[in-house]
Amino acid sequence: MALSHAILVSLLDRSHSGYDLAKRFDQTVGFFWPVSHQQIYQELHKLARAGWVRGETIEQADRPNRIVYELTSEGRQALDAWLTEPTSPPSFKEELLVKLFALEGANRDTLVMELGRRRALHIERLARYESIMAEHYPDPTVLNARKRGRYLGLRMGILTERTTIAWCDEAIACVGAA
Amino acid sequence: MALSHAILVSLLDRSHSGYDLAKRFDQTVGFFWPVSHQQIYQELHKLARAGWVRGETIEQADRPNRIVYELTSEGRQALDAWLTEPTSPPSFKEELLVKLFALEGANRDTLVMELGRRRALHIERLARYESIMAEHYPDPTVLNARKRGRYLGLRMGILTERTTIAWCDEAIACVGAA
DNA sequence: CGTTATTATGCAAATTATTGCTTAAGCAAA
DNA sequence: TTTGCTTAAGCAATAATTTGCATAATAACG
Repeated sequence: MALSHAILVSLLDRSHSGYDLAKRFDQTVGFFWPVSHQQIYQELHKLARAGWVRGETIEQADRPNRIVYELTSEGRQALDAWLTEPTSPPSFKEELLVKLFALEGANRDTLVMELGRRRALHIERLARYESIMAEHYPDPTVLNARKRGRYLGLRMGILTERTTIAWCDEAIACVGAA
Repeated sequence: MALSHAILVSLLDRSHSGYDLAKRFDQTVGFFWPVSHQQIYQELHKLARAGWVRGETIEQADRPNRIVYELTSEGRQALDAWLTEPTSPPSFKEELLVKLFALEGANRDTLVMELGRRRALHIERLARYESIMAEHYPDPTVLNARKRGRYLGLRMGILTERTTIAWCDEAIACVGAA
C-alpha cells in the first residue's frame, strides 16, 4: 500500500516515464524505499486504472514507445490524504543477526569475517552519503521546505550507517572474545 | 531464502511446534526478522519436504493436534553452509521518509506531528529493550558464545532506537523551522 | 449466566514483490 | 564485422508475505 505513494511523490516534481522513475528511485526515494523497475511498471498501470495518474504514449521510432505519466488532481488528493495517516516504524530484516543467533565456537571465525566485510561495506556507504551531503546540502539552514524533506532522508542514512559501523566494531570485539 | 534459516536457527536449541516457534519469534528473532505465524506454518511444510526438519504429530483431544518439528542432520548441514555465505545489509522501507519527500508549507504541521508520534514510539521501544538488557544481560563479558549472539541482536536494537530518537529530534527542529 | 476476549492450532486464498526473460537499439573493441 | 556490453521498455513465472478462515478451549466481563 505504499509503493504507489512513493511513485506519486516522485511525480510531484514533474512527469516521468516508468524508466525515468526507476532511474530516479535509484538515487532518491530508493535509498529508503527500494523497488525494482518491474514493480514500478506494474504499479503505474494500477495507478492509471485508479485515475491517480494519467499516462501519455510517446511514439518512438528506434526503440519501444515510452509512456509518460503525470499526477492527476485525484492523485494529488490521495497523496495528501495519505500524508495524514500515521506511519509505523520500518521493519528491517537483518540476516546477520539471525546468523549471530546461531553463534557457537565452531562458526566464530566465519562470523567475525562476515562482520568485517559488512563493516567495510557500511563505511563505503557512509562515504557515498557524506559526499552527496557535501555537494547538495552544504548548509541545511538555507533550504526550502521541499529540500528539507530530502535532506532529512540523507541525514537518516548517515546516522544509520554510523551507528551500524559502531555496532560492527562492538560485535567484532565481542564475538572475538568469546 | 532466509525465513527457512531463521526457523532452523530457532530449532537449534530444541524442537518446537509451529505455534511455539511463532511465540518464540515474537520475543527473539522476530525483532530483526519479523514473520507471521502463517508464514512459519508454510515454511515448516517446505522444510519437512526438503528433509531439513522432521515433524511428529502429537494427538490432542481437546484442541487441534500439534506437530513438533526437530532439526535433521541435513538441516544442520544446510544451516552451517548458509552461515558461510555473505550477507547483504538489510533493506528497510521507511514510509516516513517517503512522506518527508513530499514536504511543503501546507503539510508541515501534519508531518511535525507525525514525527512527534514516532519519537514517542521509539522511546517506548528503547525502554523495553533496555529493560530486557538489564534483566538478561547485565554483564556481557561473562556470556557464553550462544548468548553473545543474542546479546548483540539486542544491542543493535538499542543503538538503532537511540539513533532514531536523535534523528526525530533533529527532524522536528528542521521541519519546524522551514 | 450469556457474551466477548484470548490462547492454541493450523490451512488456504489473495496480494506483493522478485527473478528471469524478451526485444531492439547503440556503442566499442577484437 | 562480428562479438559482446549497456540502455530502454516491458511481460511472465515464481517466490514471499499478508489476509482471512476455522475450530475449540479457557478466561474475564458485566
